[in-house]
Amino acid sequence: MRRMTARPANAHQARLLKLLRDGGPNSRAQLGDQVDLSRSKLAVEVDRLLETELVVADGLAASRGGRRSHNIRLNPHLRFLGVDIGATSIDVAVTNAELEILGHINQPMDVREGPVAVFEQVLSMAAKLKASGLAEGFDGAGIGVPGPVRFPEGVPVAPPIMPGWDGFPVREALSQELGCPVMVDNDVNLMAMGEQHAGVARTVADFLCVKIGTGIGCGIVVGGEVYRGTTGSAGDIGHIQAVPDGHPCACGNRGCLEAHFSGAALARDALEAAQQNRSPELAARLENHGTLTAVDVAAAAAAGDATSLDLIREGGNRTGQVIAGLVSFFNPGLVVIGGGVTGLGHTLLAAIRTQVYRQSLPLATGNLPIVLGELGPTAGVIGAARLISDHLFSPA
Amino acid sequence: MRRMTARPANAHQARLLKLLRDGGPNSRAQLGDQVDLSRSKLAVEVDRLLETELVVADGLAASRGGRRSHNIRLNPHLRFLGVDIGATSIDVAVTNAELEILGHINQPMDVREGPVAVFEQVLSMAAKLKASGLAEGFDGAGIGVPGPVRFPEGVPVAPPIMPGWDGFPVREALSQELGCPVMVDNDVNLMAMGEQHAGVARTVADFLCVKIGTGIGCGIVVGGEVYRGTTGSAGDIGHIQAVPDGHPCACGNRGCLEAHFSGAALARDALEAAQQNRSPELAARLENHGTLTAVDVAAAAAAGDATSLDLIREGGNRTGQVIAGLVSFFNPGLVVIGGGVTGLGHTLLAAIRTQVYRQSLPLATGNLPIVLGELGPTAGVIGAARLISDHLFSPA
DNA sequence: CTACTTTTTCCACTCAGAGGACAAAGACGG
DNA sequence: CCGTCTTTGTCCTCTGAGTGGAAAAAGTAG
Repeated sequence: MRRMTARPANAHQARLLKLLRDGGPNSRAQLGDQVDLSRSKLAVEVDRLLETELVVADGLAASRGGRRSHNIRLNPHLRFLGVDIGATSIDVAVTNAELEILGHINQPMDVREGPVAVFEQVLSMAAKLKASGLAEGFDGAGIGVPGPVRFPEGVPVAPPIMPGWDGFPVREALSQELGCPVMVDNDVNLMAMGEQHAGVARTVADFLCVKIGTGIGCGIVVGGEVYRGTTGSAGDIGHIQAVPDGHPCACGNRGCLEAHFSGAALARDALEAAQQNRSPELAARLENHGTLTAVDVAAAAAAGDATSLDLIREGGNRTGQVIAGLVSFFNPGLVVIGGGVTGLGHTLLAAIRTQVYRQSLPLATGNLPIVLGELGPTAGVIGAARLISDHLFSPA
Repeated sequence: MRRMTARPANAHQARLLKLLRDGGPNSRAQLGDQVDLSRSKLAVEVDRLLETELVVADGLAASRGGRRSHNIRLNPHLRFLGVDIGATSIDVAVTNAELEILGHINQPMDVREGPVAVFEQVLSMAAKLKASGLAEGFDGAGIGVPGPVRFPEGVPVAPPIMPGWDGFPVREALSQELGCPVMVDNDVNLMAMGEQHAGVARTVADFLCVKIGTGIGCGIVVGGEVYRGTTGSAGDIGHIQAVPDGHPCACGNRGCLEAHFSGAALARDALEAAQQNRSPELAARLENHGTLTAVDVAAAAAAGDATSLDLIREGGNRTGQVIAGLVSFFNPGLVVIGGGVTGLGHTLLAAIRTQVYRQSLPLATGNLPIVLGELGPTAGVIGAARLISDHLFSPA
């Protein structure tokens, strides 16, 4: 099928496309209620969108008491590809133009194998989704990578955990391979956009989205827009000092948050506890699997293992301390906790909450929800689809 | 004289007013070069502005080789009042529409004497400026207060160091008294706006402005706009934990940055050092003045007093640690250090720089200047004038 | 004084958008 | 089944913002 290459010609059309994306099919009349344009103007713009085939007419709308209206919806053949490259796994999903996930696959892979190997994998996963009949091609793709990105160019810059990716033209290369527009961003920013689009942050303009996975990062949303900082490294909170003279960190300093609590740190501490026989539960799991990960700690904690619970609580406290500082500074309307270790669930959340509510001033915390993300592993790919759709649904 | 009550009628006029404010008198042709409007449209809008008397014709412009053009400038009779209410003193200044300070007076006063007493003082200072012939009246006033403000309403909310101000309708009250529009903001935000308008931050879109005075606060500028947070308390970094289990703080926690370094903390530590005879220099000053303030520490340090230098270095380290965290999180393009204790100058700056450059990641610090504010005590009042002018020079 | 520039004004023309009138299509009561 | 009412969609005219060219005004350079 011929891909849609059209873009909205003006801000009105862009507005309409975003309304249809976020609100699903709508009649002209319903659209008119939302955009403050005269009926004539609206009709003109809708007609032009119909001509570009970005939107299509779609049957009759429910009656509101008078003449029934015809629904307008985004072209149901539009397909976006959402790719979330994590430190240790890759998520790829296909969505329609309303950003609903039509198919989603996950594959373990170490990002340190380098961009070439990773892209091979991504392309084969995309091909698999295509083969299953979900898409005939892609109209756009969003990519998340676990490190800072120079956003306008879509190029990773000095990513600590992605050797070999520095300066690699991710956007350019994937755009070539996929034959469609591509946007690249930090995976944490995409998670924030996902939760904003379809998750807990739908109604909040200013919020933080803390992702605790192999590393720790934080998406910052200001006035509904992701804030990326001067060089694209905003939200890189993993290397804030959490413990004076604490554990050494890969970055060269000591006591970084990431060195004390993250998927990697948790695995390390669990291994130590198992070997020192402080936790029979963990020791048993080590015996079985030959290795320990954050998942084991979560399972052990769920089974009531005191050492594991302590590890989680301790980490939650550290993280909570750092978040408390950020809350004082940024005064967000919401804090979302997400990422791989959310399996640790409410033990973690409780520890974080305790620290934040204790350390930040009442004015900042008075009405501040701190919640777990509600999309889990789909937040990233939804955010990725959102990223490219925001781009494509803006005037050229 | 009749005050100007006109406001720009549309975005074009607002744009022109701001260009004239920031760039001084300009010919129509020069304005045309900057605004991307057709000559005819520009002429129409300028004529309308002339009708409202917001701008006036002002002689001939310098020749650019052809017909000489007439200059347009903001009405030279326009006057803004900038008020900066600090914890222990009040600054009041009069500016013209280009935000140049025409007169500036400072008066010690404790903000804890409450809004009524403080406003009496402010009004008498404003009257004095008027009496000296600098203004016949004010077209607008900006007010900075040392605590969080619900910005749209111009009302302090739960200000820790301003008992009695909570909920006091500052904007409303002063607007009544002065008979002109008033805007209220946190003093730190105004300092940031001042440095942005006329100081070191003129060309930077995203920066932090750390003010170390009686307390510690931080102005946050995102995309050229001050970010105030969900409840107006953004930038309240004085109560971030800097020292685990450190000094008790008035807020009820321990180890807050403000409890370890600020005008008040410095005075406390200096007094202790003097009494314990660790510093002859400080002891002598205590003898002379009967009390010690941050100014004494600065003087002693300048005279080579080792204890004072240590106090400054120690405080700078603490502050630098906190700033390092904020830099990692926010990735600003510039950090400005200002406030009362900038007398401590380069000793302080060096300590802060050391910590930030050591603790934050190279990507965030690589191109990050950390500098002292360049406006000193005028930053606040200039920012106040800027605040109200931004308001008045926007479409009604 | 002449040739050339630049600035400013004037004017005709275009185009986006508003809003009213009217036609189309269904709901609903009799 | 029919007339009335409501909602939706289309058409058409009118307005006002804005553009761009031409010419006048007012200089500079030689």
